[in-house]
Amino acid sequence: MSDAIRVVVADDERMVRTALRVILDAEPGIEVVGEATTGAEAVSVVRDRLPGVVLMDVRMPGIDGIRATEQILATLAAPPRIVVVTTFENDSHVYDALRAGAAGFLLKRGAAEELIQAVRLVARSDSLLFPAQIRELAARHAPAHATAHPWTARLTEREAQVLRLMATGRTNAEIAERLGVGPATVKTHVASVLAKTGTRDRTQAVIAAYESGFVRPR
Amino acid sequence: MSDAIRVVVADDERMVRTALRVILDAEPGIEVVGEATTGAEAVSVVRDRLPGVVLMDVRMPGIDGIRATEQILATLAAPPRIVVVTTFENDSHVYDALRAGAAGFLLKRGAAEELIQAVRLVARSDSLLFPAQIRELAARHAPAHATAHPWTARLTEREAQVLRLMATGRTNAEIAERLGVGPATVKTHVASVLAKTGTRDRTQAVIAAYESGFVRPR
DNA sequence: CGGAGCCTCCCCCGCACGGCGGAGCCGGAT
DNA sequence: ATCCGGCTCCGCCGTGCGGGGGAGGCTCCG
Repeated sequence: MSDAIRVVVADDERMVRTALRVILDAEPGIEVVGEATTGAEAVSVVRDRLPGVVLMDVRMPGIDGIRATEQILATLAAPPRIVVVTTFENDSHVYDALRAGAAGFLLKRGAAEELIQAVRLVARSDSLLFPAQIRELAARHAPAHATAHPWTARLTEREAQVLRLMATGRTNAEIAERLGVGPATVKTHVASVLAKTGTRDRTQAVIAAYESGFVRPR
Repeated sequence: MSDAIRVVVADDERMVRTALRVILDAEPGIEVVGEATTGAEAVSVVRDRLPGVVLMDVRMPGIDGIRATEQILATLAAPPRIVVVTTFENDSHVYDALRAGAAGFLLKRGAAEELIQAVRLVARSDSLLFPAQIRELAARHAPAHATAHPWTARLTEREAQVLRLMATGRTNAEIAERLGVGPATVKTHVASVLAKTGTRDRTQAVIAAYESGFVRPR
């Protein structure tokens, strides 16, 4: 497959880099095309390989991940989506990175599955990345305007309705009937939901809905 | 649709009968073909209408649900599946009914969705009915040999494996690869899972897995 | 006024999925 | 010795689904 998602991994720790590479390379449709160990190296590698996604450690010697993010976004015509990777739950640097234009962030201890979903998500859509991990972080860090759920900010109201109905096991036709619209419309919304959640079919979308807390078992 | 599931409702309370009828009649593929208000009437109505499923109240004037169940199962060549309906959580009569050959039981306060699933389940397979409600009951009534999950007793080991993999969003082909068997085999197992869980597609099966606690959000 | 975002709906296409029926193999129970 | 349940596969077939486009109408906002 030539249209695989091209990923560059930037982290000063070798173990982390290889871990990320192994996980992502094992995944069809994702290809790690470069590694970097410093912020400066990250910038040049990205310029060189022109990836779709960059996994960027916040803490690196020399130029750190935040400044590297800034430079990449500022100097490339079609910049990749940058996902910040961090070890700590509430690393204030993460917010700096997000402010600098990062598409989202991940905890290093997160499940491989989430990493993959995250990469797929940022690669496909231009919505912010909000994997399940963000909840624990958001809960203790920004209890102020904590919105209901990770995606709801990015899923439109209609899309959220559709996802909720998908999570009750309904077919597109049934959802259409329920919402009083045509089946084609539902298909469109479903496609948007899949893109924004980084999933490939309705089953995965429903799983993501459960895993993220968007819907809960009764 | 001529092959709808034919249901007979037996309960002495009119409200209950109509509630069940309304819920079930609204559901495509399910048809309420008779009602009874006593155990004796239940037996004759069932003999007359030959339903696939009987919803039987345990407490009815005259012959109660348990004896009606016994008689139906004893005297019909191809007896319907009998689901006992009760108001109380730990009604010891329920166990009598199960011993008499009932296919499962439901709490009257249960969700409409569960009723429907229950009817579909018993109609399609010959496995015992174990909707989500049973857990609360099983928990406090028979803490002894309380098995892990409602269905696991009825799903074979292989089927449970397949369901777990379905709940990770995998396709049949991926499950096959993972298990080291052919795709056709996985299809067979999936079909069994759908039948036993009373679901019509993999998405619904995964939802049921979450709702029953068979799998849990992390 | 003119975009941008959202909702609505259309086409075509390929495929995974699920229903149906059949089959062989094996081990344990009767 | 027979039967049954579980696991393994095979076809065929219809269709729901998802990907790829495009298109018109709406509101909101600069």
